[in-house]
Amino acid sequence: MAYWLVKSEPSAYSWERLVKEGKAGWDGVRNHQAAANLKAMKVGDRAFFYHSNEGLAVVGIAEITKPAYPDPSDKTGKFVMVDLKPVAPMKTPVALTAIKAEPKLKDIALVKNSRLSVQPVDAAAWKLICKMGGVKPE
DNA sequence: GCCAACGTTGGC
DNA sequence: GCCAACGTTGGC
Repeated sequence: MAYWLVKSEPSAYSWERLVKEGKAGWDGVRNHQAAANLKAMKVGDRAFFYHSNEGLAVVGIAEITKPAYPDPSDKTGKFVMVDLKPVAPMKTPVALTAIKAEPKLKDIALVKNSRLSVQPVDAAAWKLICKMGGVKPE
């Protein structure tokens, strides 16, 4: 299983809304690197849900329920989207400041390439962030 | 609300 | 194909 991190501005699409609706189509990605990550996702992969701009924290864990398919909102037909569902909220949201303060996490994309909206997370970072958030890595 | 970082666009 | 101008993202 692979691990990822997806970002959303809470004003655009929040974790609370994902929980309420039970699933989401992750569309609107218009960056080739992010799109390549979407294409690499498999059903069952896990993704941290990160609130950008407001909140600035990993707030929950989601699971991929449908692999990449063409994003209907993209007129060029080049970009893709996936579907995902909520798995569990973080017991304690893991703030960006806490991630930056952790030396083991200094190389993750969230810190190094903050503008990338869909990022891979390695297993070690996944476990550590789960631990920081008070949830069991699964 | 500002600004730095980055990606994209378009003129040459 | 280069590079300046512009737009967008996201932290602060």
